[in-house]
Amino acid sequence: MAKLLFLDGNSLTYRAFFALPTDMAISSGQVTNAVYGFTVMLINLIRDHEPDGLVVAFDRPEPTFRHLMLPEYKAQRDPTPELLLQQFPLVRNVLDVLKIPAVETIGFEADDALATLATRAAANGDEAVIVTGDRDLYQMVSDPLIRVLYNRRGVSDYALYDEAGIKERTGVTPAQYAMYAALRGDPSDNLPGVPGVGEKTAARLINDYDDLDGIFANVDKQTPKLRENLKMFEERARTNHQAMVLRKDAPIELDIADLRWGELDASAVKNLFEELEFVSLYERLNGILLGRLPALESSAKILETPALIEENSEEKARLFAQLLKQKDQILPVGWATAPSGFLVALAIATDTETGNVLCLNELDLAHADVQIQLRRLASGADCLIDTHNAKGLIKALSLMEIEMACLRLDTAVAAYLIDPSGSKYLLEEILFQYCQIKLPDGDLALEGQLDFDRVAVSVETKTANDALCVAHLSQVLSELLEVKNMSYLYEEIERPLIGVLARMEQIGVAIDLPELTSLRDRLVSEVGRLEQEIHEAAGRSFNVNSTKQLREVLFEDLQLTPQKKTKTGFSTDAASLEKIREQHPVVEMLISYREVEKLRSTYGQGLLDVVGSDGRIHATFNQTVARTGRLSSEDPNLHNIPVRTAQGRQFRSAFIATKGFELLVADYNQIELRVIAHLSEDPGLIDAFAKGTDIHNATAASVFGVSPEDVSGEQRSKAKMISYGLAYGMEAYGLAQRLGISNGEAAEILTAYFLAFPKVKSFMETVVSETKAKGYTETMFGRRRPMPELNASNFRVRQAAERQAMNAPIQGLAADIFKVALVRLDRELRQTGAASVLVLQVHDEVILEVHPDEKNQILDLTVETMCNATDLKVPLEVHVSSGNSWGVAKG
DNA sequence: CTATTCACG
DNA sequence: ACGTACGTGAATAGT
Repeated sequence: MAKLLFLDGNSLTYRAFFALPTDMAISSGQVTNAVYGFTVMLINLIRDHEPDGLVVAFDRPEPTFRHLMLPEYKAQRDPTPELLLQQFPLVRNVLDVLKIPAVETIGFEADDALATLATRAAANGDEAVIVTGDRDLYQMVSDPLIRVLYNRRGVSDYALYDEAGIKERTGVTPAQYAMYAALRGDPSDNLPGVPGVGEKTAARLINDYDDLDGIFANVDKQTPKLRENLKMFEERARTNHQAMVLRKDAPIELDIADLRWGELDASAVKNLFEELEFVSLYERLNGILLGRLPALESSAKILETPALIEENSEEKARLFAQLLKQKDQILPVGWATAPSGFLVALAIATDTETGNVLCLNELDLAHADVQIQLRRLASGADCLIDTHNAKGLIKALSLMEIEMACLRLDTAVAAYLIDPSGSKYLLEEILFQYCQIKLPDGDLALEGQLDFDRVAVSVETKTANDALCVAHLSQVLSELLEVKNMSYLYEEIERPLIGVLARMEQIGVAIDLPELTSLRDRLVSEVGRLEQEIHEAAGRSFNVNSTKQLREVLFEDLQLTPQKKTKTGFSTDAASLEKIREQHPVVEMLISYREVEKLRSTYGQGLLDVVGSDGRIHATFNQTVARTGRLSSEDPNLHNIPVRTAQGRQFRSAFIATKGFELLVADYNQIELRVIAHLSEDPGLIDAFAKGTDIHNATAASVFGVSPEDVSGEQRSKAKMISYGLAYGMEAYGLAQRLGISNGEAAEILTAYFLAFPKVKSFMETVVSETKAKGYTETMFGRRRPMPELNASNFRVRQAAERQAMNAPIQGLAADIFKVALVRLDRELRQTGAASVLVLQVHDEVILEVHPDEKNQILDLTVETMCNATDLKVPLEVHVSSGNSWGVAKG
């Protein structure tokens, strides 16, 4: 007995086409998304089901017996897209080289071919699995040897149905399925059924009366409307039924024995996959074939091996000087630092063709002559440099008291701006992406900072390699920035920002260690106390931090009411706990425990662990992570220091100013809402901001139809939630959840909001449609975010993309404005020789260490710079406060 | 390495 | 019928 797969080639290729973006194409321009998706499915099916053989059935263009029976059959359907049609021959090519038989029969559909073949296989005692996205095949499962693997959507979402599965899914048995479809009709085949009969009614009728004769003999027992419809459409239902039943006698010559997989022509497989540029698929296929295919030669070029100029330090300094003398050159630079941040190598590619690189190692860099040239280079007076992740180099030079003013292109930042959806912008990866060049040695770690234990090559070789990579990328990336009109964004905002962030990281923020330690200690004991209480209340001891164990306690031991589900079971998150807090005293304790434990671990212990030997925290501010253009902070994340609860807010008291200084905190007031007002040009919103009134109060007045002075606290906070929710594309359901009201009430509130601010709604709609047309969102400053998933066929994916498309221009413009302010503020501070410095930024808030002597002047400068960062249709407003710590900073 | 939870704007 | 607010980073448990 063999296991055989029977694939519905048309339906699977169709699914693949709509699951994947049509911008997937090979160099000839041929779109390959459907071939690719089908091949993925094929390979995964072979891997997961290990069949002894398989066959793929296709439709023929000629009309079938069904078209003759039913004039409207498949008539009104959208025509198959040209882009999909042209891919079918390629699908056949894939099957050919894999020696997988394909069948098609004039006058019959793929379904009938599958039914015929699966029936023969079952008669032969073989196990048959029919793989399809077409439910008509459900009727084949009446044979215990035949099952259907139904493709629900995409290329990887399947459900395997046996007879019981079909019954559960549809309410009728496979043998009854044709009747069921006949009554209900099939919109995808443009086959009308009986009006008023949907899935539920069809199943009920069949279960009550067994067959069509039974149903039509008993029409009088139905409700009047249904009775009339059944009478009127009896003929249609009976014809439908005849057509829906699959034919098991299609004239197919293929014998079941022929399905066994034959020997592969390894080089034919390789050639086709190479031609289709399915490199990773080829590797996966080879994986399941246990490596029987020859290695795939990559079409990519290989980066030349760097030719290091071997000279003594003095001679290198001379060559360095010569390089600089050729004024206005762009020098591609690689660099490496020790974990301490000190520069240990600096490489300049002098000739990309030959791979010549002048590489200065640690010893060279210490030489006085080299130092002189290094300072000249950094000054930017002679030449400019391109490099990858310049922030590290800026910091390294700063440790040598050298200010770097020579940066032209940062290849990481440029790649991020061109497409911020990428993951890490590793030099190696973008070199391949933009230049189709691979590194000779695949396992070179190409980070700026070296892990000396892991790098197989010398620091010099690696650094020289980096310089060559940058040399190749420079022109491509510069041109891309240019053609995408992103030069201003790069040159005026992002590039100067690199240095600002470098300085903020290097300066760090001072921590009150005794304060933070005692805070942590208090939290540790509180957590211990709560944990014990919880164990007592629960009647047993368990790991409260384990959601798995907590689930058992809450929903099994204590039988509390589960609220929502996660992938692994019932959720125990804060919203769910909140809903069951009345049910058992332990729930309240858990809510407290969660809060305190979060503070203890992430903030108490977490922050203590990263305080440097200088008593300061030096976070890393990422400029190439957030897809919207925001910055992010890590090691530690200083963007999420608690503020919303009193207990959490205590941590802010541990962030202090250097002795003799004060902290100045300045934040934009409702910048995102102001951005919405500007972009939508909604008169109501603009007017509210222009008057300088409390915007949430004004919104509440408009939405709830009361006068501003009568707005209750509750109404104001609801208005606030609506305003922000809307910036994220929130729907009634989400609003209802957050406000604890019914869906209906939430819908009414949303309607009222959009009635009060109609242009906000039209703005959101315009953004989505324009983004769909352009393929990306764009801010005033030219920041882009590609949005390919707006055209996804998967409803959920597409909806998520629509929300992102609404949010990206808002969050993105707010980020642009904030960055402009940061850059200008830093520039002013440095140019005026102020003693005050920037130490932190949190999305719309900057924190400076100010010297008391300059406090008033810096305060004015900060407010002015932030308010004037750009000109919107509404004023920008900034709130400032100061104090000894972040916590007590007061206006 | 993934899932869950939760802190911030 | 489905799932439901965008964008981050960190701690913890468990496979």
